[in-house]
Amino acid sequence: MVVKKIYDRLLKEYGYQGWWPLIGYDGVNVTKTGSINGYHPGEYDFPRNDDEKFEIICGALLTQNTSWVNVEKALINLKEAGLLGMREIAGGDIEKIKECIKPAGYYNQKGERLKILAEYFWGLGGRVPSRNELLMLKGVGPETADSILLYAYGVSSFVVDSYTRRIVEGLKLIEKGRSYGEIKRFFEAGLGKVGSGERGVGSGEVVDGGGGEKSIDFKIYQEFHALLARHAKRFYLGNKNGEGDFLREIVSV
DNA sequence: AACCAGGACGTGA
DNA sequence: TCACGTCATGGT
Repeated sequence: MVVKKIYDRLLKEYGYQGWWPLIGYDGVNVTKTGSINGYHPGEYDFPRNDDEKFEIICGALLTQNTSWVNVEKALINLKEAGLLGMREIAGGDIEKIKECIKPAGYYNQKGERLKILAEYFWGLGGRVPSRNELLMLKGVGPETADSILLYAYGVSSFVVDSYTRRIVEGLKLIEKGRSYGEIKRFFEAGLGKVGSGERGVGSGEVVDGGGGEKSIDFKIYQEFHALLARHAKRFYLGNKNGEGDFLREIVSV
């Protein structure tokens, strides 16, 4: 119940966030970025092609412990070098790739891992991967796997990131130090059983949720995660540790 | 000028 | 399992 109330409150406060951010491209130049020109709020039919799908996958890897503005620079470099695609990364020069993604940091390991992803997803041929399959890839941990499932494939698998953790710990909804999976299940159970959705399916790890409740689709999951990120940037970024967070009033009932 | 950013991996208890 | 060091650039 608390979970749903938090979602409703955040949506009312911030509106649709339009994640996952995608770069705009007119065929020659990058025309827009998520951080500058906004995302695609209220639209959930993304990604619309393989290039957009792979861009999300790359972003999910590149943003590991890295701010999104730096990731955008890397993505733009790749795009303008004609390298932002499965075939291009898989067959591209590793040194050139590393040079492009330098702004996103950890460019040596991220470069190698981008190649692994490109080869893997190219070999998939459009099939939807399972969560465990993704976790076997070097460089793909729980958050990256869930981000790929949720935003690249429209699979209802809740994404937990450092923002999410800070909020639930700050609100004392979950004691500090709990595992990724526990926080993930907290939200998924709170939202109810995963069911309908035009794309993808449930993560396979979600159980019941109360029975007979209306099914939740991937759009809520996408929106919720984006809202939590937006909210955390406002109240939990840096050293400010949730001071003034209006969610406290909702929780303490 | 430290500190942090939309983590994950390898290692050693 | 779990804590800890490592990977790296850019913004505040």
